Amino acid sequence: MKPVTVNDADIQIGYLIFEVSKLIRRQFEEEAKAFGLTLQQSRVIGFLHKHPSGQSQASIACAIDSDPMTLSGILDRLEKRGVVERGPDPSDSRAKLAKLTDVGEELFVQVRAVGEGIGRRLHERALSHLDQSQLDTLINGLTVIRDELSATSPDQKEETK
Amino acid sequence: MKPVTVNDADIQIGYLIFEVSKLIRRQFEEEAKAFGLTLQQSRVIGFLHKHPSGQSQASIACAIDSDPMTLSGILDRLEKRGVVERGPDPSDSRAKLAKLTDVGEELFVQVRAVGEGIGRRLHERALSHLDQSQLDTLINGLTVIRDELSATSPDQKEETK
DNA sequence: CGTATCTCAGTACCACTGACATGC
DNA sequence: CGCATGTCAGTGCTACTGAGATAC
Repeated sequence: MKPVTVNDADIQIGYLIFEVSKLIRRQFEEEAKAFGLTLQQSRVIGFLHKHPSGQSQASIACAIDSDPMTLSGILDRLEKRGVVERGPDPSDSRAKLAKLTDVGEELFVQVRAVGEGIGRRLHERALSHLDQSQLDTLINGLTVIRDELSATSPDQKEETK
Repeated sequence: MKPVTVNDADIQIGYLIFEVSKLIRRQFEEEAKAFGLTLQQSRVIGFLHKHPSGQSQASIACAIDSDPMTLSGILDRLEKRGVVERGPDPSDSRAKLAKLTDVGEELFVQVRAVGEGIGRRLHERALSHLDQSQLDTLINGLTVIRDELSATSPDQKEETK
């Protein structure tokens, strides 16, 4: 037995996270099927709700860890449904400011309920077996991994919270 | 401060896992770009390596948490590259047994190295700050979530736990 | 000048659905 | 018979790339 070698757990944790992520996405979109929203679209809606004055597409892409072209497609679909609208940025004529319409704000309320429902179920049926310090460890571990992997990618810094 | 209700952490943990998953996949495919393998393809290769006698597509799909049609496409690409080959199942003439070719076994060794490299970096630069019990908590928490979400396949609506 | 923002066009991968022929 | 296996055909979303127009 070596002291601090890489073991199976270190490798498998990647697959584990990948799997859980798929399950979460599937669960969310299953429950949000009535609205026809994907998880990424919902994240955009949630982000725009927190910024009613509008946000540039570049900053949205950064917020949901996407790229400008992918986000443009996401906004196309949301705009076609009347959920968001794109307007000019008065302070930068290259950029466009996207923001939620009234329909979008309504949709946000429903989508948030879906997210809360999953969060509640996760809490009651999976996370309730952990005490607070363990839950902190779980979240902290994931956060450390995220920050570590984010630092190696050609992305920007984050501004969570 | 409410007693034990759902807090932000319960909801945010889903997004957090989703984000970390994307980073892991991106990191992996970035490093595996020389082989042109996606993470899902690599998982198939890894699974087939552990079962040299061959596996039916249904069981592979189950192992990587995919569906038969998606997996068929993945195998198509791998077979076209000569990484896997599909043969008849002697015990079930409906099924096909997929297994790695010699080329596939060679590729597996290289792919495993990539996975180990990421695992090692994750360990050294992110997980080394956790002690063994904290690491166990992290993996255990994710496993519980996975098992809980996996169990909700047949029916989607259930109130009582 | 170099850089940033957004879009067009194209490619690839994966997910999901319904239907189907075949075999258990 | 009901059920499982794999595939065809089709749709949709995300990701990534390269190129380009415009503005900072």
